[in-house]
Amino acid sequence: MKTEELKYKLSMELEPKAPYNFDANFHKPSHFPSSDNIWRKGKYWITMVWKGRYLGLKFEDKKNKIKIDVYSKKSLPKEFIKDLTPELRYRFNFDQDISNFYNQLKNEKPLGPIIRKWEGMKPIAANSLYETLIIYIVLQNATVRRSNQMLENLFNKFGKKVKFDNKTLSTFWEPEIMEKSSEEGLRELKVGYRAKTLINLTKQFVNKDIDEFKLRKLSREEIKKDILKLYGIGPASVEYLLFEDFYFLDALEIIPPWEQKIFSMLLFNKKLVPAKKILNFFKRYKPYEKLAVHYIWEDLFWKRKHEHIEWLEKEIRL
DNA sequence: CATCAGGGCCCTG
DNA sequence: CAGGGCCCTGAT
Repeated sequence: MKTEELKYKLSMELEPKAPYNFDANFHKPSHFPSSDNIWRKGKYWITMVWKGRYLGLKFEDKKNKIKIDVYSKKSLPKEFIKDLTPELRYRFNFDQDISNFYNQLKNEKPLGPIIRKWEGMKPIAANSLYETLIIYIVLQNATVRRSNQMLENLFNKFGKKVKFDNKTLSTFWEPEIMEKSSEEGLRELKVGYRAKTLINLTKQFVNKDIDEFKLRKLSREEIKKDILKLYGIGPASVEYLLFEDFYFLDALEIIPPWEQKIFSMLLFNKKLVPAKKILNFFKRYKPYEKLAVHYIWEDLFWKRKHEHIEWLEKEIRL
């Protein structure tokens, strides 16, 4: 595949609402790595497909501000940037105020120290709704290695490779591109029965059955209802989506089996406790149940970077 | 070699 | 509302 050089660069500085934890927001160690982004301490590169253009973004931590370089193939019109800026603020959650969470729970027993350690950590969407749903579909009923392989196969078939700031990264694609593909064509990419799901879901986006920007203005229950209409998206995916893409911090309703095992060990030091018991544990953090889960979860995976946690390694099936 | 489950969801009865 | 089937892969 031909690599596209993104030669034009435009820089800006934006100020996220403090406290904003750059590294804990741009990098989520529990997520599996993918070739559309790279994180290094204080720096982050990711590709973005926005209004028909393939962009490279570089973010740099400048204390209270974040420097953003937008790379593109051709120079970008003013209007384009004017439009892109609020989208970046949304995707990287620059404006959500979570100070009440900190104030309410900074001295709570198991959670306090973790909150103080990761102050300013928030959910981050990073991708468009369509892209996020693609990721969720490859996650379903698969181990991490296979999810990763499926996503890379999709990148290679439908996305591009772009080079900017000496990094070559994959991009996602617009739904119109995948729509032209057939179910059989997708099966060659080893996505298995998800081929049908990907096609159906993509068609729903091409037909504009769903509008991510309208959804952002709706209530949790309204979003849930609309998203569940999408083919291949069920309760487990919605549960993740409400937090990761729409930033609802409360209403924890589902603990997937994999998380159940890990929280059983982490919170109760037992092999497997009922999901109900774990859900009950998190009720004490109302109305920040999901954010509390996020802090405990990511803290564990940050630890894993430099510490071998035997029981955890067994649960992370590659 | 066979069998099974893995960060679910759809469809059927 | 419960349960079978689904692609593919690696573990057992």
